[in-house]
Amino acid sequence: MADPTRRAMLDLLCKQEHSVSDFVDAFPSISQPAVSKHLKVLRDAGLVRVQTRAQQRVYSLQPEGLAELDAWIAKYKVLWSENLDALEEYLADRKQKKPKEKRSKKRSE
Amino acid sequence: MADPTRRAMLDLLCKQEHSVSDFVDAFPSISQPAVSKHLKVLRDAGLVRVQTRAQQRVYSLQPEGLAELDAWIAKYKVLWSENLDALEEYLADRKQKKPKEKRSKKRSE
DNA sequence: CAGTTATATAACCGACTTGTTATATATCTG
DNA sequence: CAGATATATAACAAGTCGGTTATATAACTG
Repeated sequence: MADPTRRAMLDLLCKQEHSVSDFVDAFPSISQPAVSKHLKVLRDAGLVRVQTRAQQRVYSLQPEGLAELDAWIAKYKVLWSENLDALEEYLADRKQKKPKEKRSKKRSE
Repeated sequence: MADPTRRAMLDLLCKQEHSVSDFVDAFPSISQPAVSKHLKVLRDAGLVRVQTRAQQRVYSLQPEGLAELDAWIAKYKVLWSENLDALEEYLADRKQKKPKEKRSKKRSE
């Protein structure tokens, strides 16, 4: 899910649903099968769903999967923020500049 | 930088500096060269620095690189949060349940 | 200096990822 | 049903990643 193409696809789907050919047009740098593969990944991840409309497959977002993703990202970013906070504090401290200063922009001040 | 071993290494460095052998001991599941490789990645990323102490190489955190990482993560998480917010709103809207409700925990409410 | 200790690097490997081209499948249409 | 259109899948190639073993390098020590 760190793939930029896939992120862009979800981006597009935020606004409205899209058929595969929409995506093929939107990403001229990659082939149709590549697009289909990305969509398959998103499908398998439960992030999108498909409706059959004539020969077209129309993709739209799938709320449940997105909630999960949301949670995952939240967890992830908390993990990182914790580390980085602790870390910068430690460093600020260590540098003996202003002990106990709680990382206030680390700029000018 | 999503690698769990590397995250754990930074974790350890949050508390105090460590020599390579410290890490080798801390990660018994991987070999010494593997540890050195991870450290090289962190070095190249500017996240840690090394001091030579006798035969040992002592690693500690590098504030500048971490600030960058911090910024990167911040950007990343904003990007995602935006997307997911817009997305869930759109979906909530689309489902015709309660138009314009601004995702209040999507629970009980 | 010879040997030991601590770490880094080289060469290689298997797994996974993202792309490709070629082909199969599904749906509509005359 | 035959053909066209839209999409999916198969088979393959190249790149990256994280690991390995073997070896080189650096610094201390007798």
